[in-house]
Amino acid sequence: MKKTEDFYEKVYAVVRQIPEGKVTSYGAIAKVIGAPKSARTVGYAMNNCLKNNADLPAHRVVNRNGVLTGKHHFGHVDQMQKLLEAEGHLVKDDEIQGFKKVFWDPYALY
DNA sequence: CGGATGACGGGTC
DNA sequence: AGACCCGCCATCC
Repeated sequence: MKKTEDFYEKVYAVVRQIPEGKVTSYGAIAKVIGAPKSARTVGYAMNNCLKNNADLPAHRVVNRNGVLTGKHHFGHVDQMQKLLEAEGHLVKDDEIQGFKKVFWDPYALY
């Protein structure tokens, strides 16, 4: 499935570009890689990256509300939040405070 | 092959 | 603001 691999590759490529201290959303990534309606699949790709042992700053990727929807996939439910706080973010109730301010639009690459 | 699932998003009420 | 529903797409059963 070259198509699928290409999809994952693009997702990983974008995630790797996320600057430290910034975050983005699954939907934004999906849009940039040419699959604006596949945000859900982006999340699936991220889940797949776990077993791929890909070294991605996945904690910088949240949903459109700035909520840490995927924190349960970081081993410990507080791991994602800790990583974000370590980068200067303020996470309250699984939600990144000032999400819009720290949001990084991957479209900036183009 | 049909239905269910999920780290989502947008729209509606 | 919050709950709800529907569409998307890869994968699993």
